[in-house]
Amino acid sequence: MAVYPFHTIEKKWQAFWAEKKTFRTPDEPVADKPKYYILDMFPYPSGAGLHVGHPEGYTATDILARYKRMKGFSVLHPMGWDAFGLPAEQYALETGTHPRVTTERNIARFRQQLQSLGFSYDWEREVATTDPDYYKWTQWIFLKLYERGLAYQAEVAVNWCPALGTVLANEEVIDGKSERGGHPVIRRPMRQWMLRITAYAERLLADLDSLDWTESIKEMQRNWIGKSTGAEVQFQVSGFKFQVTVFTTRPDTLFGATYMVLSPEHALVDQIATLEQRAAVKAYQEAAARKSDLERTELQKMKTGCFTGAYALNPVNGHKIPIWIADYVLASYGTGAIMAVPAHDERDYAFAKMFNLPIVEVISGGDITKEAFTGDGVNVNSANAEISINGLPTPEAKAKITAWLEGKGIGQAKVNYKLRDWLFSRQRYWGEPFPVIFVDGESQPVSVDSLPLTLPEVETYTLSGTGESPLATIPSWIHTTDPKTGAPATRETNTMPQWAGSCWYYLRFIDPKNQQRLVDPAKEKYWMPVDLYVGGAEHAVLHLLYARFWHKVLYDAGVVSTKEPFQRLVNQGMILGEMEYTAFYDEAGQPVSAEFAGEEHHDIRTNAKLKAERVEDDFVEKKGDCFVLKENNAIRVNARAFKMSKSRGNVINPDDVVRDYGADTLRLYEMFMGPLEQVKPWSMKGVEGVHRFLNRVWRLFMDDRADALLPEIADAEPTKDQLRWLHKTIKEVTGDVEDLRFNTAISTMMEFSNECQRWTQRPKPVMETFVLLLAPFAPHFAEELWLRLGHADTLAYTPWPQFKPEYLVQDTLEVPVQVNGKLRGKVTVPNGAAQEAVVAAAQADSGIAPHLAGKTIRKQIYIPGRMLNLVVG
RNA sequence: GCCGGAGUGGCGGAAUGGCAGACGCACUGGACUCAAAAUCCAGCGCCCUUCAAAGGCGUGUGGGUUCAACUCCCACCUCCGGCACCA
Repeated sequence: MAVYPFHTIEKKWQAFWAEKKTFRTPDEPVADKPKYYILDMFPYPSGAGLHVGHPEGYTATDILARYKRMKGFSVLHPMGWDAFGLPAEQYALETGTHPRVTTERNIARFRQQLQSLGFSYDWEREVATTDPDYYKWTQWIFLKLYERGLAYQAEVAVNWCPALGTVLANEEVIDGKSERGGHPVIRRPMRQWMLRITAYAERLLADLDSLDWTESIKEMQRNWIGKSTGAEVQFQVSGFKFQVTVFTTRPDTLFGATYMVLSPEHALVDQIATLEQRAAVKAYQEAAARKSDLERTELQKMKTGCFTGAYALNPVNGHKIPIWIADYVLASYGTGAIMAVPAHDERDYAFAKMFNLPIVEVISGGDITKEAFTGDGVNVNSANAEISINGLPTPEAKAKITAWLEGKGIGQAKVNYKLRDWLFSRQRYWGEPFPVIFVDGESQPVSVDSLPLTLPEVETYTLSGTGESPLATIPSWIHTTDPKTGAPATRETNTMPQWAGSCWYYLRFIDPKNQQRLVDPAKEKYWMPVDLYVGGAEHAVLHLLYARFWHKVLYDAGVVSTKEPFQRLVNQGMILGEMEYTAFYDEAGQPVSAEFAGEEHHDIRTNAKLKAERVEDDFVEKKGDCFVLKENNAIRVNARAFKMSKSRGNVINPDDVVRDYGADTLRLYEMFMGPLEQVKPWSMKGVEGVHRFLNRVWRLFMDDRADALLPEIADAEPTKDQLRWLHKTIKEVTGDVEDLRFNTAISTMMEFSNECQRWTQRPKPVMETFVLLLAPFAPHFAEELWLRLGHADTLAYTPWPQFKPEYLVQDTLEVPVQVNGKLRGKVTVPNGAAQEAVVAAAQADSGIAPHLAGKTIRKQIYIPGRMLNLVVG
């Protein structure tokens, strides 16, 4: 089936590029050239090798990188490895193989696979986060954080996963289970390193506005940071000298606060609990501590709590209100305590109903006998001897009461963020060691000169079992001395999380071999920021937020010159497996229509177990909105494409595609599937389609029997029509590439080739220009044709074709004619014809005239050259 | 529940408010062939009628704005992604 020899061609050009260092970006910036830094999210080199999802983003960036080079830009397009991480360590545990060995093997495989796809990376800039020359600077950045008071230790309740033997970040816990492996996670206090990302919350939020990212990603980050504006209010505890401070976004509802709730972990609980209540309080606290996050979520609907026996005084009306503890109040947000306004907060409402607490309306506009009214409204029941906010709309009531509280010294305006400090240590071996030692239990940084602090060799990767890292089992690692005093010291046994290395790799690519500095300032100034960053949406929040945080710290430390690292961000959509049709059968083997099949494959009517079976598309047809079995079209089947997974057996291996169709076909197909950012199903038939396209293009040039250029490729003068086609193609492909609309760029080139096929003379200049347009998409293929057309050198730096509008001008135009908004025909008129002439032509047209017969033209709308609409009546 | 995105042929998808369905796949017919594959040519939203021409209906649903709506506005439905007791 193969016509053009893609195997030979692809190998040959990959070798050529490597040998000639075609894509080497000079170490020193080229001052007079505009720069373009185009970056892929570097992969974790897993043992499974490359997956068809990887080349999607990589092809997109490669096309743009090649295009920009032809446009005269100095392009930085590097690749590296996010190589620390759990799987290699897990594998070490099982087999005793050093994670470094596994990692190196996996990297070699990934590199070879990426190279087989013809990506134009500058491989001399390759970095791996596991390389001591690299993590030296990760540790250096940690010391910067430490110096600035942004790294600290805390005894925190962490997500402890017994199965993985490690602590996980909140973000790595999904529904109370570990994101990796789905093991249960419980809460347990432990000494941990924390990074004070919260100190940067406001800047991380505000600077989003300056970024050219999709609104949805920015919104996700905004939600994650979760800024809310309100007030802190102090409540005097009745019979004690101290107050409890709460945070509220609705200080205007203060008159409606009928009780208070502290989180079970709140520091004052033990002091205020009365004797009678003490045992109950203690029991509740213990129960809450035992609850995993999963249990907390499951019980979300059911509010629980316990009265402390203590009372507080509502500062605006002096009412004595009970103080409760309940786990619906989180210790880690705000002050860990709330004033409860059941009339105007759904959670407080549910709690008040549950425990029979008073509900007092202070905002009119709802019906509090039925449900909480949480919207804005007008205050009622909200006055004391000194102040009244009655009759005020919500925003004004908030301002007035906050000012009053401030004046009395019992409250002030306050901003809070959902964002928490970043839990930055893992109890693992395969990560960056912390460059700190402990002398008399006090942490102190190691000197910068002593970096990198390298990982020691270990006998066993078995976890310590105490929750500490395997490093804790190596006495030679733990015991050291303070270089300043010679006093005995111990080392940190935790390591950094995988996020650390990926927080700053884009900087190292700029100056990957620099031994003196993280990055040379002049080079940094030239290349930063990253102009385009492409990767999966799964990193929408965490990686991007962490990297932005480190970048801002480095900005404050004078290491980088930009406030933000990634100017433009695009997320490629996931590639799903092929579309699958699934039919359901009961125990007796009788087909059951898909609408009766519930989740877990049970009949939702009888709860009987069903068997799901895949059906070939030939046995399925469409009926209305659904697909049904052809043999019995009362039986619906499910039609869906699923995420690729080993267990489902629908994984496509890029190596196989490269073997059967070539890298250029794979690249072209991945781009042709649909818009880059969209989720889309794989189709092997689609791969064949683009492969056919390449074969057709090959035959536009080559006589494949003679292995020579066709005689049709001539040094002839192009016709007007040929130039029009060419320049239309240049215009559209250029615009599409600029906007990353690769799918439509490819269809435009397909249209050109379809047209071209009809030409008996294919003027060489026209055909050469077309090869250049195709080059970023199918680089090996284009290089080979370029060579066959008589060019000695690579086309990688040949100027991108220029579109000339004058070639698009046509002598005659076909203008669609509508009558009352309905298309009735088309008329052909000279280009630039006056409206009257077009109308006259329409009236004369045999197809259109009947629709005008006997009617008066009341209105004419003519969009020159595009449309004529005649309104008649 | 809240936030974001998307609903267009059998399928993937295309259309600065101006010819809906480009391009590709699948399918149908034809050419080439002893035959098949490959390739080339033609057709291909639905409905009615038909030798044909012509016509009607069509972009999730219902309204609206406009000479003209896949595109703009309002309401709703479905699917996907994220967040989820954050006071």
